[in-house]
Amino acid sequence: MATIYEVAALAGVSPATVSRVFNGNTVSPEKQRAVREAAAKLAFTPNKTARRLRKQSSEVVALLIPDIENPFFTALARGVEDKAQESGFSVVLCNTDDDPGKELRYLQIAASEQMAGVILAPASDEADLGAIASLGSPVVAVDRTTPYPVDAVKVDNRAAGIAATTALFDAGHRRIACIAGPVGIESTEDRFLGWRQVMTARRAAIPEGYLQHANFRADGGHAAMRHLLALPEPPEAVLTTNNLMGVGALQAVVEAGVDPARFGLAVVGELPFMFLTPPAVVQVRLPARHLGTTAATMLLERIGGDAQPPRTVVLRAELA
Amino acid sequence: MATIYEVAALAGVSPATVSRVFNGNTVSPEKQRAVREAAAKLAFTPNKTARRLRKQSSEVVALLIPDIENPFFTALARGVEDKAQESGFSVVLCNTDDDPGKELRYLQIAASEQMAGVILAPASDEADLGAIASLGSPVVAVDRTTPYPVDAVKVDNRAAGIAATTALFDAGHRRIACIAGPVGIESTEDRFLGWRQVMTARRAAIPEGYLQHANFRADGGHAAMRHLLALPEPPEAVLTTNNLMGVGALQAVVEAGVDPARFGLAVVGELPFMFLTPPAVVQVRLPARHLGTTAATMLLERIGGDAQPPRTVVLRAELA
DNA sequence: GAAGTCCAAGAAATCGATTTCGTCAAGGTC
DNA sequence: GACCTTGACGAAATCGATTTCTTGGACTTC
Repeated sequence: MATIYEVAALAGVSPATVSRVFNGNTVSPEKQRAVREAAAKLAFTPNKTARRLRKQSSEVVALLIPDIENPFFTALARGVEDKAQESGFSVVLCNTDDDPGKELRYLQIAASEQMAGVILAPASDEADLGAIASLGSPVVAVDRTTPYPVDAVKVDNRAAGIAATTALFDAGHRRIACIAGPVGIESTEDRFLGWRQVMTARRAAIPEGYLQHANFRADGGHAAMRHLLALPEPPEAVLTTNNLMGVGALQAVVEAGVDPARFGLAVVGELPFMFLTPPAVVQVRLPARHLGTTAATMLLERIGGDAQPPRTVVLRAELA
Repeated sequence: MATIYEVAALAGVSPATVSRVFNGNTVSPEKQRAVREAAAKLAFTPNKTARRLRKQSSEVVALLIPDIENPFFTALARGVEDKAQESGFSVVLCNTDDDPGKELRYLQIAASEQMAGVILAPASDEADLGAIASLGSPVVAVDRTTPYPVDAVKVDNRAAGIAATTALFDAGHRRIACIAGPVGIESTEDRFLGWRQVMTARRAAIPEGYLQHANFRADGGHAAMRHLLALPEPPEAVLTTNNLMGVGALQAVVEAGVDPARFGLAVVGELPFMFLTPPAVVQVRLPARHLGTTAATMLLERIGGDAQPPRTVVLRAELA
């Protein structure tokens, strides 16, 4: 790979002039032409590492998501990527496995790699943004917020929980349980608070054990559903606060010999490939890509110098 | 963020000594202790960009995949990531959208960012590895091969196509069509060659139009299936050469009012969430994660100095 | 003619970590 | 005692691109 010194020698100018041709304007047309020709002949590509070190910045942003195999997050990543690319930025996708230790490591890497900013679906309320914040790099929290004063984009999760639970009520169900994600995750809590709000408003009983916490994955939803079905007074319907747990719950229902068409299931998020889903399943569609593009837009504004106070944008989910 | 100069000043040594403490061995125990204490007090993290520029290498590898929303590739990515992390490497995941232009751009970025190597699911036979090859950085092709002399890991795709088609035959189907991916993709071609091989060996007719090419996605499979169903002599079964096209094909079958339980479908790859799948669907399970871990292992060996001639490892798919 | 201003462009410094080179001291061998 | 080897460690160079500083020439104004 050719260096700027080789281009300069071939063009008969100094390296500073080569740099000026590509980054600034005070070069005569004659020397500009010589430089561009030399660069083309040598297929010159600036060494991005050297640029990054000198400029203390780069055209790379990090996206930290908790589970690369969850279609919600891959759709969100697509949204981020599409928007970032429009502005000449690359996205480094980091999979935290919902593990705060992994998350911290990626945040440190983002800082020591001079990344232009970070979009973060936090693994917990304890995301440590110290390293990245001390550099003044912008951060946007997506889907879940963080105590740090940073921009955020999220879904109105309580409204999603309300809409899903209301739909189960409207379908005639009264004994409605809830399978939520791990304790301490904001989007989880808001969704089951929506469930509880509807149950309370409708004066429906919430028997002991009707709120189960699981691990966000199909196997967690499966285990929780089995637990619910083993209760003295099993539910006739269930809300799961994410899509993969909904799959696991439905699986447990089928395995227990319960007719899926008569069991009520509401899922926050989309079950993949809807036509294969029993007709009675309520799905609350999350705007995953829109979350991604919105987060990227906000981050790009910060990178571009936007200095207004941190804000939170709330997007609506909708019944599918 | 503290620099090595600040650590050196606090420890009362030169920056070269600080570097030696963390990278070499010729430092007295007394000075080692002073350096480590100073580094801890200042929360020193080496500036990775500076390291990378000086060393002309990094602990980052790139993984280029053609579709981040295809579960096959996200599982492959998980395999790569798990293996790379074991050895202290980070993975940069790049989504090429099966677009050779995007692929080329990412390859150039990998070169100008001094990445340690690239694992590449090529977007076409024309992947241009010139930039990365001129740096001597190792490349491993995964799932599909490339004309460049590099290591490769793939599935025995012809055997997968043979197994899938044979299973349809054994289920009693004789009019078996094939929906393949875009022309020119090696894995696609091997799979439909497997289909054709079985059809020929079993002396089954292949009417005009029984081989459809589609775009790898559910919508492509959907359109191709509709085309097949509109033939004068529609097939009673179909092989799709990837999972998403299988979903689209099944959707078209349902929409056409054909009973999915009586229509034969074989899919190379796993349909998501099997229990929702009509029981007659044949699935040939691809070892996606194993592809990933194998590719990463080979790349790490190359990074570590392995200089033997390029090799290709072929993994087997299996009937689910 | 002298002084001031502006522009183009080369030389040198900068970014932060690593490596190379040179020096000194200690120990061993002849 | 002289010479050689080894280890520790500081000073300087290196990586490649960008930015800052300085200089010279051209032009304008007084």
